[in-house]
Amino acid sequence: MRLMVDLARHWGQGTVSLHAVAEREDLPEAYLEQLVAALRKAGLVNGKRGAGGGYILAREPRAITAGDVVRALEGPIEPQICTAEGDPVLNCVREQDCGTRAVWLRLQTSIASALDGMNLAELARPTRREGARSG
Amino acid sequence: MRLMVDLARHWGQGTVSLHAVAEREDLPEAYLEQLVAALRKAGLVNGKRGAGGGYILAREPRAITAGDVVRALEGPIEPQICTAEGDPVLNCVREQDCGTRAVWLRLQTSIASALDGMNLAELARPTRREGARSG
DNA sequence: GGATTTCCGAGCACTTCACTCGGAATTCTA
DNA sequence: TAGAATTCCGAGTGAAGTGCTCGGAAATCC
Repeated sequence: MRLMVDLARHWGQGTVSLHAVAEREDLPEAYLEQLVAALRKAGLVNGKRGAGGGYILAREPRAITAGDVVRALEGPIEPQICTAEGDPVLNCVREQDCGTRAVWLRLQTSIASALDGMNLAELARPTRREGARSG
Repeated sequence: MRLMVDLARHWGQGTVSLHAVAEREDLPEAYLEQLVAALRKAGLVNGKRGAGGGYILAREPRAITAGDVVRALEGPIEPQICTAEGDPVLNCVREQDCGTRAVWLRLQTSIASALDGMNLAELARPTRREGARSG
């Protein structure tokens, strides 16, 4: 997440090397390398090799949501196996008598809409410590 | 969760043994034993020993939320360390420049209100497969 | 006294998470 | 064309969490 926000902050300035991000965000470069691979496979960033190379967001910041990032790194949002995102087929056998499932379904919706409602452009703006708006 | 909903369904019928719950919900009894210990320590259920004993909800079903259960079993709701629930002191050092924190704060609020908005009385009602209401 | 049931602590296989390491391929620059 | 910078790739590791088992002690009822 910090990586993506950092890239968003440098949107329009060409590619950014992981080395630079690692320094600014105080994160291990080798680890970022691994994370960015997943982001690249998900089509959220493009990499350019060689000296002066680096990474750049594949779309403009406001067209990438926190949900995109989370899904790229951690897979579909499903608090329980019986609520596979967008795949009602995998759903649990006990449906009929299991009030519990309603919990995970509502939770899933809630998480997804919270994450999908924040884009990188918003997050990249220099924070004036307000943090969360209610929701 | 299934355990608590099961107890809610038997509210008003005295104590319920884990053996019975395990059979109905098809869950290992020895495992439930361990979970219920945490629920008891959190004051959500009371246990009664001996033959004919069992567990009973400590409060009426509608006064126990899914959030209560989750917190009892998994601790405070905090998607990241920098957003310790109800303890702003533990918050991350980078606050000022880290747009990322807003993500976890909003997510936390969203999760908490989704879970706190469902009580056991609602969940215990026999489901007519509607599952989640939007939210 | 014996059956039932809660209570308690320890342990275990599996997975995930954050992270490291070594090295190959590509690209720019001197 | 050499060498530095950088992405790309696969494998491995330590700590923690999750779902679960096991053995046994204490309480309570008949």
